[in-house]
Amino acid sequence: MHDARALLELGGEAVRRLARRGYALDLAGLESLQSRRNRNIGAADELRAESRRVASEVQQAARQGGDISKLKERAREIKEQIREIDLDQEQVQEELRMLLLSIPNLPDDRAPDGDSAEFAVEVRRAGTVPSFSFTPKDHVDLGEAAGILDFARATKLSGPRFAVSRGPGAALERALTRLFLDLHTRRHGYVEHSVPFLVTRKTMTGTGQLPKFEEDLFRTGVADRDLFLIPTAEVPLTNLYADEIIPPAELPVAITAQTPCFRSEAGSYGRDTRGLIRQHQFIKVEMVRICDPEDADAELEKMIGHAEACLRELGLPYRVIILPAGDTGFSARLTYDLEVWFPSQNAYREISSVSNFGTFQARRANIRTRGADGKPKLVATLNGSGLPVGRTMAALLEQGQQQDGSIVLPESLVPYLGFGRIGADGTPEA
RNA sequence: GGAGGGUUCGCCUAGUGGCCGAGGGCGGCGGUCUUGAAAACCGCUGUGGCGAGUGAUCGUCACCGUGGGUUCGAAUCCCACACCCUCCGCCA
Repeated sequence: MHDARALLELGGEAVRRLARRGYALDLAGLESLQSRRNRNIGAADELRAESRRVASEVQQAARQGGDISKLKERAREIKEQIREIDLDQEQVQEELRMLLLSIPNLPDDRAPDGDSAEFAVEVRRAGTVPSFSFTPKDHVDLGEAAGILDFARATKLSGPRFAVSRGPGAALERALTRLFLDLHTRRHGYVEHSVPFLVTRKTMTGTGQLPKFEEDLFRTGVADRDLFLIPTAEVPLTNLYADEIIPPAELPVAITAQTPCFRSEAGSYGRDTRGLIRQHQFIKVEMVRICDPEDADAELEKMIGHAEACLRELGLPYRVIILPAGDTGFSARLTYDLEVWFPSQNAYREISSVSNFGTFQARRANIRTRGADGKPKLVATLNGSGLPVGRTMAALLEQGQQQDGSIVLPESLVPYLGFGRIGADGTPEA
């Protein structure tokens, strides 16, 4: 969410910057709401002060046995006036809030113009793209042939866009989860959390999923409760600090969690329908950092490094890009994507998104710290995938495939798996 | 799901219509005393919004779980809701 005043101060500049992401800001509408709100505050404050004065005059007059009917009359008038202002204020606040909640974050100047992948700016490439002496299969064919992935039965259970993994496949998911968590907690200094997968509407609003993107979420409405399945651990992790003031000494906060993620993927049917790439449910390790806004850029760089470390550890070739302004998520100022190489597609595909949200989420969720003057001020929030398990597994299977259908896995996973290779028939092999 | 009890300024607690933004204890901070520490004693000590000032700070408004109501006036009375606790039922 934006601060109305800050947005108005930017004026035409805000309009221009939001236009970069295809949002048309109604500056005049915002301005009139804001000034109506400020007028109301001033008027109501004065009336309340007078109301208190009158009340104490009544008391005094009553004690001295004077006539209090005139004072009571005046008090009643004041009350009526306050009621009117409050009523109007309620309306203004709600309109203003809904407007502000629906305005996306201002894009960072470093995000290029444009609204699709072709406008992305490549920052760097790392790792060696493998060459195969045969035509590489995709992870679905590999996994199904080896019996470690079962999409047909998953569909039987839950419909399309779900997966079952089996034997070494399931073990691989578990191993990846542990490897990522170990990297982040032992090497990168994050504190692991275990968090709820169902959260309230307020929590979803704090990180920006609501009110605009309700159709992207799965929702439960049982037993008089209205809860949403989290689409990412970003939601519970960031909102841990909602309505709190974090002591400056505790910054930066660096937290991580492994959770299932649930996404309706409404409107995306027909895209990436095959395999583990786009699922209604997948496991992901998420990193969240909360810091002083001054440090956000440096913190973002750190977190990109932490996501890259996951890929490096697995020997997966990847590239880093900056998303164009029009492609950046609603709440983010600046997003770097990590894209991993998929041999079957002969292309880099998104595997991690690392974003700086500035104070946008902090204002929604009311997360603050204290400035040098001791006064409360908003923090900056950042988050990044590190990494989604399904997509990583897909990349690993394709990357490690041999001509005979067996799959060689990276050394770093052997301690977790107890094997380093999956035979063509799905048998784990040392 | 049923029956009770509770929610006050970091913690514990007092407070049933105005003298209560709110008393006491603990904790914290400062001081006296002491070679030092402890004890004792004295003083200070809730939070947030907005506004002013380079600043220590000052002004102002709000806040006794939340939202409504009654009243000239509500921590206090009424209604609804949320959360916590205890017991019963059910349950991984």
